[in-house]
Amino acid sequence: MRWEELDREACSLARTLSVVGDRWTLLVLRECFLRIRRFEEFEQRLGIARHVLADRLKKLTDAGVLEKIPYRERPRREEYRLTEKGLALYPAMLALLDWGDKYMSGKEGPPLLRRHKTCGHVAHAVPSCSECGEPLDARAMTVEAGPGAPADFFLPQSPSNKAVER
Amino acid sequence: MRWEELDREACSLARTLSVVGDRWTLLVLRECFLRIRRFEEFEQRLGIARHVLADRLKKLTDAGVLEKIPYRERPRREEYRLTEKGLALYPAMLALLDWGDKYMSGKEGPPLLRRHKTCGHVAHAVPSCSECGEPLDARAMTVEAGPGAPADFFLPQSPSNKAVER
DNA sequence: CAGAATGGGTTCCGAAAGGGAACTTGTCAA
DNA sequence: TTGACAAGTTCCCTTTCGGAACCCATTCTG
Repeated sequence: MRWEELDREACSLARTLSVVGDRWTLLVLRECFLRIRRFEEFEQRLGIARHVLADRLKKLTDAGVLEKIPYRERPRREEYRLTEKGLALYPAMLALLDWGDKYMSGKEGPPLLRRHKTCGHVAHAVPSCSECGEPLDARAMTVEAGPGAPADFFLPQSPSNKAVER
Repeated sequence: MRWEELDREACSLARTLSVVGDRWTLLVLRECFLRIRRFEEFEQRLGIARHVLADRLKKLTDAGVLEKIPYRERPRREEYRLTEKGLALYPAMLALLDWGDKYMSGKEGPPLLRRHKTCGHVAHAVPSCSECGEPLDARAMTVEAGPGAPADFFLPQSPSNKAVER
């Protein structure tokens, strides 16, 4: 499989990775969630090569995750902001952060804590069912063909079908 | 920033990406969640170059996300299985999948649906607060220095601090 | 018993992507 | 007129990747 073919795979994970599956892209998006918006700021904070940054910003913009908003004319300057599609990556960010907090922090503990304003507690995210509200775990999920499944699609025949993908 | 330095950043997202931030790694893990365990199966299903696959499996094993379990002696054969640390990536997988379902499916809809056995509904994951149970969104979160924060650590001074990282 | 098959790699090559630094372009301020 | 600013673009060299071939211990097939 070549990388440009990823978005044509019948798999939502592969399609997502075709947009954000790059080494730098999620770090750029981290900065976006921190309200970093301008080329030079991204570069200084990340230490990314400028042409790589330009490439990632363009790809994210083309994908509709960021949009370029002019903040000054003459000379025209534009900044990058998360679109609704980009903001919708927040749950994925949170899940990756929580995993890092739990498994990649040394004995000192996580570098940053997130506090839920609504209840006032330091919190992490629990994925819960959009329908019944109960916490979800891998074993409680089954997969089935969706409306966009290819015609020749077969589900893997695992005894307890906990599949995550396609 | 060079890639090998990522895991030393004071940022749980960067640390997570040092393990799973690679193009192929999350696709390998997708297969793991589908109970794919053997070298040849990974290769055939993913179309990944063999030495890249060998490298990723080794890195994931070194990171404690997968473990090698012998399934036959003489000749010794081993397969790769998710550890508890690996299974804990399920919420992140779900979040990425749900995003792909919503934003990367064509008009036909998502290729696969996930059904929650417990309640019987086709569902997606909602990140909810581990403390109060309410759904979390970016605007309801603030960040603060954690126990593992570096001594020179300053929080960005954003008016409404919705930060996601560090 | 010879030869092919199996499973899990390693090696080699040319192509693509990345790191780092210098250069470009349009505008304004000193 | 020179310099600074902001956002790129270009160039060169190193690293990584895709693809194919090769390796090796064991076991199956004829």
